[in-house]
Amino acid sequence: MTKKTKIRQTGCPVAFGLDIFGDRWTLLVIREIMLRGKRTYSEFMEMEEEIATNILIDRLKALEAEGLVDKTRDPENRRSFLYALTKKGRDLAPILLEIIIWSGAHDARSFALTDVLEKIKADRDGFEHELRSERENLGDRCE
Amino acid sequence: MTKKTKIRQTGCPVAFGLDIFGDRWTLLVIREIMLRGKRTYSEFMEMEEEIATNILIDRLKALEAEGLVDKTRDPENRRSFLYALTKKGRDLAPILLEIIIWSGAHDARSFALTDVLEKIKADRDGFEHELRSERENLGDRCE
DNA sequence: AAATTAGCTTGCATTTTGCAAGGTGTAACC
DNA sequence: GGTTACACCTTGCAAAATGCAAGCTAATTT
Repeated sequence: MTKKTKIRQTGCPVAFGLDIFGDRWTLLVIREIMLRGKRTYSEFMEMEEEIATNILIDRLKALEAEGLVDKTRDPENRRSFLYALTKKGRDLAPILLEIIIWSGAHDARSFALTDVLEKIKADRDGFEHELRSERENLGDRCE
Repeated sequence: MTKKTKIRQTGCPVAFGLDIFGDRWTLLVIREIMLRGKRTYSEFMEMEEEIATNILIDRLKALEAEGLVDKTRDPENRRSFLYALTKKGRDLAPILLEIIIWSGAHDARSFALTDVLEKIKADRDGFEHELRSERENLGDRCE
C-alpha cells in the first residue's frame, strides 16, 4: 500500500472523513459494493472507470485497514476473496446518496444510477435503510 | 491552475461528484465558507490544516470554474476579493453534513465542529436549510 | 501437465502535492 | 511622495500519488 497519506490531526470531522475517502477512487469502490453488489477484485476491475490494478489493491487494503471492509476467502472458490462492507462502511450510504442527489441536480450527463436516484426521490429513508441493512447482493439491480 | 484532472465521462453521478470535489482540500475550503463564514483568501489561509498557497489558489480557481463559488472585489477593501458560494456550492451542504455525522459516529477524536454536530442532531433539516439560505456570515459561530 | 483464472506485485513515466521563496497591485503611514 | 505593510498570488523544485504495462503466484480446470 502506498505510504499512508498524512493524517491531519485537527479533530475536524470533515478532515477526518477526507483523510479516509477524500480521493478519486475510494468512493467508487464503495459504490460498486453498495449499489452494484460487487464483491471480488475481478468484479471491481470491471467497473466502467478503468481503475488500475495497483490503485485498486491499494484502496482495498486501505479500506480494510480502516475497518470499512472485511476480506474473507470465498468458501465456494478458494482462489477468490470476498470483500464486504462493515457497518462503518455501510454507514457511508447517506454520503453516497447525497452525492448522487447533488450530481443529479447539477449534471445533465449523469444518466447512470438513475434507478438509484429515482428510488432516493421516491423514498430516501427507506432506500438508505435498505443499503445499510446487513444482507448482501442488495444492489444487483442498480445500473 | 493545475491541468484539469481527467474527467471520467461515464455518466455516473458519483464519479462526476468526485471529479469536482474528490480530493483532500476542496471540501475543506467549502467547509470554511459554509460553516465558518470565511470569505477571503487570507481567511482561508488561516484554516487549521495548513493548506499551501498554490493549492489554495488552484482549488479556488477550480471551484470558480465549476460554478461553485463566485469571486468579486470587496467594495470596502479594493485589494481584497470575496469568495461566496453559489447555489450549486451551497447545495453541497447535505454532503458536508453527512460527512460530519459519519465522522462523529466513527471517530472519537472529531471534537471540532461539535456545535455543528449538535445542531444537526437537534434539527437536521432546519440546519441544512439555514446553510443553504442565501444570506452570508451564517457560520460565524461554528467552532 | 498445460492452460486458465483470480489476485496481486513491480518498474517506470506522468501528474499532483507540498514547501519555500519571490513578485505585484492596492492602501496606509510618515 | 517614499517607505512600509497587506492581500493575493506565482514560480521552482522535491516528494508523493497516479497511471500504465508487464510479469508473477497459487488455485483450479482441461
